[in-house]
Amino acid sequence: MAKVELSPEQFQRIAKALSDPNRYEMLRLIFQGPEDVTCGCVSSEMPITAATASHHLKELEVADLITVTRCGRYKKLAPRRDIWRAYLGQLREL
Amino acid sequence: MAKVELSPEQFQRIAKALSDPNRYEMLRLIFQGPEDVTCGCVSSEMPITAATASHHLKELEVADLITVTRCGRYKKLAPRRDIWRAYLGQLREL
DNA sequence: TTGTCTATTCGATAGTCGTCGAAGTGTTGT
DNA sequence: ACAACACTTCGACGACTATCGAATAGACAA
Repeated sequence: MAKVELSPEQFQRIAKALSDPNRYEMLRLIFQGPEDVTCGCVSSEMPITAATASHHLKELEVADLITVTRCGRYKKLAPRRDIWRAYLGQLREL
Repeated sequence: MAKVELSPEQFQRIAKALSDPNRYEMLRLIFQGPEDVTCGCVSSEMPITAATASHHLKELEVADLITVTRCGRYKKLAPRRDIWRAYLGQLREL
């Protein structure tokens, strides 16, 4: 596993992504849930519409905190644990 | 050293406080700088006015990330390392 | 008291963000 | 082809936020 270095921009995007409670909860579901979590699966656990959920998942994706892969009509969401580790590592330095 | 437990509200406030680049940089200065950092000392290192700096320092204070104590006409800023550790610990669980 | 210095508060403004309903895209099954 | 399903995009709206200049508050020194 190669070591991941976060650019200042990416670090900033991650911090921003975590600043919304709904987004953080979604991330938690993806990190702690089973392997094949889908958009609808996450969205159904939250008090928001599918449109809003889609918007938040996009933010998590551009922050590189999750990966999204098509799978038939579903989309599977997977955590990027390497990025998460890198983020924690950088936070620990302050 | 007693273990610190963060309420969901406080956890959320911290995440929000970290989501602004200027605020994060200020926090870095306070955590890494010398003992007796003042408001003006922090503010002078940033491309913002004193009014804006004051606003951000307030946010860091209500998030419990720093403590502010009067000291003559200055105010001294000190890092809350216990809170910071608790925040990191909570993040590590996801 | 009168300045001077540090920091905060006020009022305003421009920009960002979370949220939704409705319409659109892409996929699967009939 | 058609309908059902999963998800995204669009346009809009209200709320929040970062920022500033100006005015204020508080402490010290002369």
